[in-house]
Amino acid sequence: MGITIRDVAAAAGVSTATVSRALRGLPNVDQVTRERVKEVAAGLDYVISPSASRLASGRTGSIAVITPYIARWFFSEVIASVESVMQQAGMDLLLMNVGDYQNGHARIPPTPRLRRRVDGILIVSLPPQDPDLEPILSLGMPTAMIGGIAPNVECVVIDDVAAASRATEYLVSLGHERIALMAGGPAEARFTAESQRERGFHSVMTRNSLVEDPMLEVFGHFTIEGGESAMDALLNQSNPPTAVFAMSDEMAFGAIRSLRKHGLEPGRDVSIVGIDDHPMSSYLGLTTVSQPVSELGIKAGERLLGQIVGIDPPGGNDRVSELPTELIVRNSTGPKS
Amino acid sequence: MGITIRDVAAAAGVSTATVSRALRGLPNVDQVTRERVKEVAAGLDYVISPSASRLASGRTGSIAVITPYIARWFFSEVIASVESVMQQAGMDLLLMNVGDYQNGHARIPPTPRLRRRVDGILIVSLPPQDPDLEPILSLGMPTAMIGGIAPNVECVVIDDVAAASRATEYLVSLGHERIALMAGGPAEARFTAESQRERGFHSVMTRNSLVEDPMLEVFGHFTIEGGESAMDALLNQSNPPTAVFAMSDEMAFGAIRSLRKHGLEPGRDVSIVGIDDHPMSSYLGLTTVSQPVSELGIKAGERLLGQIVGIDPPGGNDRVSELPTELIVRNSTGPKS
DNA sequence: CTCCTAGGTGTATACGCTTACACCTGGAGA
DNA sequence: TCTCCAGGTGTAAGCGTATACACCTAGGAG
Repeated sequence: MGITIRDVAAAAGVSTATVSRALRGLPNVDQVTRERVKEVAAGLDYVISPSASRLASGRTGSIAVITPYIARWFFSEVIASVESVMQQAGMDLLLMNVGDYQNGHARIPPTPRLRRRVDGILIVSLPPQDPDLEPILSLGMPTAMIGGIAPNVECVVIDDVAAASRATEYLVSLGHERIALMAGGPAEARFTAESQRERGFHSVMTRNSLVEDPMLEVFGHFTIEGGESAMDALLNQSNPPTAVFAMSDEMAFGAIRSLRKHGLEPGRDVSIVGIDDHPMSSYLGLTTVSQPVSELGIKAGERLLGQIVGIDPPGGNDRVSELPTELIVRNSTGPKS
Repeated sequence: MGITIRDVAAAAGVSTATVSRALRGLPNVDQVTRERVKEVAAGLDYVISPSASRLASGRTGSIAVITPYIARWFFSEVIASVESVMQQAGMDLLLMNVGDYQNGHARIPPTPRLRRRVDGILIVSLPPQDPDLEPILSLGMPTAMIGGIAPNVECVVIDDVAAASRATEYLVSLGHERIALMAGGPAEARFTAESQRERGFHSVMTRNSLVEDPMLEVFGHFTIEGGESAMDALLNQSNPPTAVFAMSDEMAFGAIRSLRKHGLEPGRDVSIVGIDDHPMSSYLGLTTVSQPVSELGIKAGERLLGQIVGIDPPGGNDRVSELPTELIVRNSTGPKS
């Protein structure tokens, strides 16, 4: 069952080679021939066998997207934008989730799952220094990375240091001095973005001669609940902060909830700023630093395609492209009371 | 480049057939031989060529997931759970987004993109009666569906009628009589879930002899913004509703925002109930009917695998399995004032 | 002692396409 | 007129695996 290129060739009265060329739009095919082949193929309801094509050509026509999460906002948004790029390019998109990276065991897909299976790899937000990642990077196949920087890899990032600096600066400009830092987790096993954001925060605090009370560094695990209990902990301290820089909006949401629970008003009693510009942020009036999530995915996807096709991506030979972020002031922040 | 099964065979001193059998765990291979082959293969860093394997065997080892959205909560959650099932089964997951289904043109992947490319298809939330879907369904390959019911297809759904009924009944039990229905869009081009939810709403209203004022049916397009302006419209009417049943939580979020904007308090001045139990719902105190999203994905994935492997899925020969929903009362609802 | 069986293995072809290479044609240039 | 070239086309050799089939061996049944 299944009609093959030979059937089409026979029906069109040409050789299989011509059918192959005609159908794939290669040059050196007479226009008339090409049309006829296409018609015959359509009439026969012929569809090419990807496996055979891949085997013969060595190209798989698909890429893998490796992520630590699928359903979380940032990741699903990135995946969606990459998918749209790949769909336009006629590439298949294989989803590979490494599992919960932070808590417990991540399962970086072993290289066997990648080799010979995809033409390119897009890595989203995994720590470049992860030892399990090394074999993948040294696979020598087209690779792109979002939210991390590794040598010899096309990287698309935001300036996390700048984003965090901007957020922190804004709090400082409002007169805050006791500023808490809400990170995801402890310094070990942090994603690149996390460390960078900490650096940004740190540099601004230092520059303004503000003390970073170790008591004011808490972990919210990038979730709402985590942010809430982290804020609870801050508020229960004898000398709570007047402002909080949260490394993500979702943690900031939790912080806001905690504030309300304690009868405090964000922006008046305690200022909160996040990073992301999550769809719910405008809803909740959260001041935040927006990042262009879709653009990250699109750009990385295009860069990856460029490598696969063999065209060095336009726009210079810089291996890392930085996309702009923007401070969005809403009402979760206000002058120190 | 690339070492093949022949190299392994030579190195292990056996035939390629034995290598193939040994590596895939087929029976009729001596345990000793098998071990040796495995060792040699590992030593040679051999990895099987999926294309060749697929071409020879006719199995692709991958499935397609067809969705109207990727980044929206429900869909990303479903995709994540399906992915976990497929990863465990060693199947590849191809993402196929049909594009924005509601506004403008959807691009149901043409069957050529599916035929010969995947072993199974998982359709999420597309209207089964869509004409573009028919060719896919009649492809005769293993197919499963989430949130829709089509003949001869493994369907995993929630009882949308019951969910909507439950929500509406609750509002009625609180004494509400002027209850608005916030749907996604007009009756044509509705997803299955939408129509079913409308039916549930309708039946309860009728059963309780309540009038359905056509003015009280609004469209929120399943987004926050849509829900907000729909609620705005309701509040601007001369005789606004005292309660709203929104077909999704996100629209309910928008409705809540609209209420607050108008100085009204959800649950006191106007009651709102949604469907989903979105992560933000508990945050916002939204009364809602929860649906087991991950379970939908897992079950559908397993059913699909069952078909592919050729085992009729356990649990009876019923083609549609219904997963339970549950009313979760929070404080966006209250007695009619 | 023979026959049969079943487990274990090898041989060789099919899977459906891509592509290097050979070939053919007609027209331009010499 | 002959040569040369380039656009078209066909031939056939892979691509790397799975698997039907043949084959062999040893052990149990008869």
